[in-house]
Amino acid sequence: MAKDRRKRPAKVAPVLVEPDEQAGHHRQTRLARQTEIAEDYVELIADLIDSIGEARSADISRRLGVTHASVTKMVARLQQSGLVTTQPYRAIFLTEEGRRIAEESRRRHQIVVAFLQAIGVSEDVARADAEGLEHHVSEETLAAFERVVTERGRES
Amino acid sequence: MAKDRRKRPAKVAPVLVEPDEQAGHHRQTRLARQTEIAEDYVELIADLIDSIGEARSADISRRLGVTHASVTKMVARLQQSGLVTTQPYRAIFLTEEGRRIAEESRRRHQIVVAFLQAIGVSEDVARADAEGLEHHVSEETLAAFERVVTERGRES
DNA sequence: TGAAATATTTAACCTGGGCTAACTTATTTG
DNA sequence: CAAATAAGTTAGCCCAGGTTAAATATTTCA
Repeated sequence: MAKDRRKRPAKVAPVLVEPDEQAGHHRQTRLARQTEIAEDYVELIADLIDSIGEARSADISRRLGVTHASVTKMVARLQQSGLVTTQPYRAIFLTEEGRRIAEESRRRHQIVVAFLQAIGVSEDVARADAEGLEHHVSEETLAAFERVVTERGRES
Repeated sequence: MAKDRRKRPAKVAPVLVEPDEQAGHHRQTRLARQTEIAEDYVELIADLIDSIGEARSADISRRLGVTHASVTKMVARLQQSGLVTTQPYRAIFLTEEGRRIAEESRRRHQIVVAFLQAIGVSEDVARADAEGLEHHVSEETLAAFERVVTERGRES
């Protein structure tokens, strides 16, 4: 396949924004990536506590699809950050702060799932996508999602 | 096989799905997280080539807000994976595969931005959020986004 | 009660994606 | 055309989040 020696226009227009703006967006995205894993754990811990009464690392590892060892390590980090408390071989509890973050995540998660379903995405895919999307949605966008949900809810 | 010992109802409905299903979703999300950085680079490289004629690492580092050194390392990895080609101290080119991935990312990106704006999100926030969202949107969801864009476009 | 089954932790390792500091190559310009 | 400046690379470091394998603790129940 010979290379074109000349640039041809893209099929789809490339949208180059200002460098600083773009850098800002990426920094923001990188930041989100840093916290999203912790949020996933915390959210799940809250769900486990609220539905089966306690969060054991075996359940976490089963539900996240990672090994026990990974859970132990992550839980230690969460404890470092003051989001959970736990003692060796015992269940895991949320601190105030952890609970706060869990509720916040849950809220986002639910809005995203409801929203996706409102625009016609199937339940299973909605749940799968929400897992990835929820950490990257700003408050403004979340508000727009909510608007759509109530609109569509009303008209049906 | 020990049954779940359910204890008490939740304050806020925690939505616990089947463990396997949840694990699957998380695995999927982790997979997406693994590729998204590479996609960001590749997409930007394509944008630079298509708009200013070439992709130099200085531009990349400026626009992603990371250091030169990080760019060099990442570009080396991209070359390993067969997405770009480059020689020391020269510009960076996309391989066929790299170009394919870039176009694909661009497509998603644009749909997401258009979609967010269609539901009333401001331009700047739409662009910022798209950066994070685009990597976690399934084809099904993307199709739903497109539907919303055309609907809203028509009715205005 | 104590041995088997289950749950948890520890240790050693790997990879990705950042960083800084020091160095080399290319480009610009007085 | 040499020196200054800009661009790119290399080396060594860090941290997060995974992995396996082996050690240790807790529970269960015959």
